[in-house]
Amino acid sequence: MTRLSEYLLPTEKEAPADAEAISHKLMVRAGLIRQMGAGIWTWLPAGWRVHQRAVAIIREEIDAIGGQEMLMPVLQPAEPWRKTGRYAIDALFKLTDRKGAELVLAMTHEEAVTTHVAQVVRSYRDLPMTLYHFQVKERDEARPRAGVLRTREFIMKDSYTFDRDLAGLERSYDAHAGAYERIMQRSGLRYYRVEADVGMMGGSGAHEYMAPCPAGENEVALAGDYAANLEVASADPVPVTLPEAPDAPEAVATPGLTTVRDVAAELGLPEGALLKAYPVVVDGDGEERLVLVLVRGDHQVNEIKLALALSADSRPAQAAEIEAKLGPPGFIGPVQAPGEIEVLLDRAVAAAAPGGYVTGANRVDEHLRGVVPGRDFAFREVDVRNVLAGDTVGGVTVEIEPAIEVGNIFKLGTRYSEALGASYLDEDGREQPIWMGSYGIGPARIAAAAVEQNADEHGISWPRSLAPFDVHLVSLGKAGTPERDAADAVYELLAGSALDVVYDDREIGTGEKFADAELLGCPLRLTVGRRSLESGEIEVQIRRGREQAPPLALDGEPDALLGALHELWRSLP
RNA sequence: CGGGACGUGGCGCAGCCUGGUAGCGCACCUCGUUUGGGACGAGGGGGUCGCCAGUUCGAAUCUGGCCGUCCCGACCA
Repeated sequence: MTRLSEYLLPTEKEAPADAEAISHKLMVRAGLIRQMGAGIWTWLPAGWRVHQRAVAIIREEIDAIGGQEMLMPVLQPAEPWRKTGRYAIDALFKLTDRKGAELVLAMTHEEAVTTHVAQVVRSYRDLPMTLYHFQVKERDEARPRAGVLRTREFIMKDSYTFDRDLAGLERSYDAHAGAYERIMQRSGLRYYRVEADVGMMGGSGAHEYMAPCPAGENEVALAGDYAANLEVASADPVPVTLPEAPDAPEAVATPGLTTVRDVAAELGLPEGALLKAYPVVVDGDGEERLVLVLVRGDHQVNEIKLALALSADSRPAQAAEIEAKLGPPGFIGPVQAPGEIEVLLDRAVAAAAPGGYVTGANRVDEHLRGVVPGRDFAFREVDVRNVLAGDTVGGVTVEIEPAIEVGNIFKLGTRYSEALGASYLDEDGREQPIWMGSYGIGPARIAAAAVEQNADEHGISWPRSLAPFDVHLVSLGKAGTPERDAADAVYELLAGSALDVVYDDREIGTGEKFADAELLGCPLRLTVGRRSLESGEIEVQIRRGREQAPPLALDGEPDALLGALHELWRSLP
């Protein structure tokens, strides 16, 4: 029973002044969410209905693959977080109780679930197992943003699988991948499943479910069937034509020219015919060493791919370090005394057609031309560059699109089980670590992504699976008029049906009612007013596209009306 | 954490430069008229101007400190 005259739906004509993202503006304007602090949000009744619809879809699909729903606490002792090494994470909220005991607010639940499994699982006969819950996550984000898109507190469905070996993990992972495909489809989102960074902590594979939209914080590289987070994407570069290489590198004077652009312009070459030298300092087992990373002049180093290639974190070298080990900044290059500094050469260069590149000469105001990798310097081939729009994968041109990460699936391996002692005895009585996977998805991000992808100048246009209500019934008559009585009757009929209906019975102007209905964005709007009595029809608007649907008979058989309405509803996206 | 901006009724803003006891639009309350796309008239209620200190006879306004919020970037296990 939902009458707007009695329902908390505080709509606003104007968006918050500081809102940028579409979903931020519209979800506040439509009365779905309200802010309490930076990255801290309340879900108002209609917004919570959307959230709960997303939750219901997720629950059904995780149950369908054998997930067992439970609930683990947000407030947790610090010890297991110390054991897994995650106590050091900056984004982890830490606190002490009155006795001085150290506690944390969980940002995810690997520690909790693994602790329990370690206590409870003894035998290979107890595996495999899938546990999950919907629970609040707390993260001290450096920068919350865009309404409900990136918050410090949010509800996540996180599930965890426990298997006896890698093969079992692969099966559990694939089962989740299937469930996630169905969740995304049922949510009515446009999405990509992309290859993702597994991070420095290992793990043998990860995918993210990305909903493309302008407010997205991630970038996705797309080419036919290929889809990857830009953090890990690989592609074939647009080729460059190189000048023929002389027998040995030749020095060219380049006074004051320290950028790729300047040197390329001076020499009349494309930027891709130069090699960009990016010196970094790697901390290898406490000892720092300088490494020279080379990418094509028109390419950029990707920090995450570089970290993977180095198996270590690195930082850009400072000018003094460059000067001491290599040469004057702005003129550095790979041609040097052999073995001095390790050179990493990006695959886009290593795989290119023959020819000579231009590089810094390690001398002030000088470059070398005709430099041939392999002949003139030794290198290790790596893939560290950012993919660019226009690159190709399997001959298909790459496009890059911003997207919201709404879910991820991750092969954890044995990192947590080993840290927390989650093991089992196999048939031979040998103790084995449990192989784990973890799988997260955010109902709030599903909701926000749906708004981002389905909005127009009038407001939200929900996919029917997520809409706060299926039908928005507008009464245009004042209390006591025959048209109001007719609207009341339609409401009573719908309220007893399988469709969720919200009834605008407020004593306000027509325009305001229509505007609110289109702002809130339920898939179908029914209007009952004086015209309805004259024509015997209920006006029907489909929110998506704001099209008029064939009207429904006002005085027909109730079952026929409900049937027709339900059929129309089911035909919607 | 670096850069930038902002903080004045529920929302959006003006006032601040040049100090004198707070204003506009929307929203809200009452009455009346309206009623198929954000109506009209009349009357009315609501703000210690983010907080603390300082300067001054007097501070929304000037000074200092703090807090909060947003945007860009860094970060995001």
